[in-house]
Amino acid sequence: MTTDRPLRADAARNRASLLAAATAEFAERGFDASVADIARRAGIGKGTVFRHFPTKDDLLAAVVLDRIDGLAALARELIEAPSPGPALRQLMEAAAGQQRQLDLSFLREAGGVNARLDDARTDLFASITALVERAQAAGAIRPDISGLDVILLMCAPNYVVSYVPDPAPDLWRRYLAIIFDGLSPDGAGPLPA
Amino acid sequence: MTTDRPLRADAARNRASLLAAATAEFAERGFDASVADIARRAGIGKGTVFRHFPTKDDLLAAVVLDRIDGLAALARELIEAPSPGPALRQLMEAAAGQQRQLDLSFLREAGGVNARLDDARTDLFASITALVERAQAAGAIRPDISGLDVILLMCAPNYVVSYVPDPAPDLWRRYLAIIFDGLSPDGAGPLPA
DNA sequence: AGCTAAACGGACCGGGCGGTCAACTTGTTA
DNA sequence: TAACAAGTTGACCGCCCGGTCCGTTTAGCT
Repeated sequence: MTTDRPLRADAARNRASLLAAATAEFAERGFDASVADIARRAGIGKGTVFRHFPTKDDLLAAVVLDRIDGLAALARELIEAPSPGPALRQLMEAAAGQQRQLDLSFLREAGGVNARLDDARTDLFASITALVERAQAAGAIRPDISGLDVILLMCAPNYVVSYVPDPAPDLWRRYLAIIFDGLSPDGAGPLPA
Repeated sequence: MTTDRPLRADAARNRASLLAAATAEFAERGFDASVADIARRAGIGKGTVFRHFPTKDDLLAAVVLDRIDGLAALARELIEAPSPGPALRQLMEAAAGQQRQLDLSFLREAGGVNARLDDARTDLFASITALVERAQAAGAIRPDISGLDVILLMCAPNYVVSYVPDPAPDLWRRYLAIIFDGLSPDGAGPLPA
């Protein structure tokens, strides 16, 4: 299908700065950031953006993709960690700390726009599930928690913080700490649903 | 300023169905729901919408207002409740259960668009703070929690659930339970920030 | 019933968006 | 260095949105 001819030098450069600009802009303004603004920030023309990514959605997918890849890589490492409880927490901190506003959007079905994205998500999901199971075996977290629970909850601090007027840059740690405590095995009663 | 002449009968009817339609539409599609769609759903013309609310923001404010008023009323009641811990939880459940997607947006400065909204928010905040303090005095939740923490966290379940493909209608209870457990006094170590 | 002002509604406007295109520039290769 | 393909660009298109306006309808009063 795609003949993988190597990218021309300037094209590669533009692609990189485009990705950086998109990451920043999406982080600051959310998905509503306009393509024109992103292009301006990257110092390239709007047309060039669409040459690299046929659609704004594809651009977002690319941005989100390497976040997920990074997280998945970390998760894979952490599976081997000696103490699974702290390892799980470390992963959640990495997730909450690095992303800002991108949030949970990557959970949406990519609709085949980007098959790589679907793979990465599946991969991340598998690693997190393994991590969770190890943490449960070690008695670090309650047994009725799933990998999905963790994925969902690790994004909550960012969401919550995004609504406080002048958030301290690491305020998210506060809410992550509370949520992580909620995962501990001495909680009251079984979880609904 | 505003001479409070009583509303004409049809105008009152329209205003009511407009509010209902706006509530539903905002809940389903978020703030991006178009005014035209809301008008159509209410069975009125678009111009009529702007007659009742000069701006889309004002319409949202009105919708949000009675959510907050309702919550504030409940909070005020619950302050007198015999067991403050469950009372606080009940409030958080009411907040998480009734709203869908409106989320935390009401925390944004209304910018004077609607002074009533600011008042209601302040009122809710005060009642929740009182509730929290009583719960702390009873040893039901950890002492380093603020009213703001509770407001933020009680909206998280809804956010989180909105990203799962086919959520059970009360899946939010699951995440609220986890979060509420995180508020309990036997958490590990002091909270950051 | 008849009158008036309140209320209605939809064509219309300006602006911003995602996406396209054809003329132009530039890296690459022989 | 010549020539071509790959890459760039910004003007442009169509669409949709929030908001306006004015001709029309209608509730309420006498």
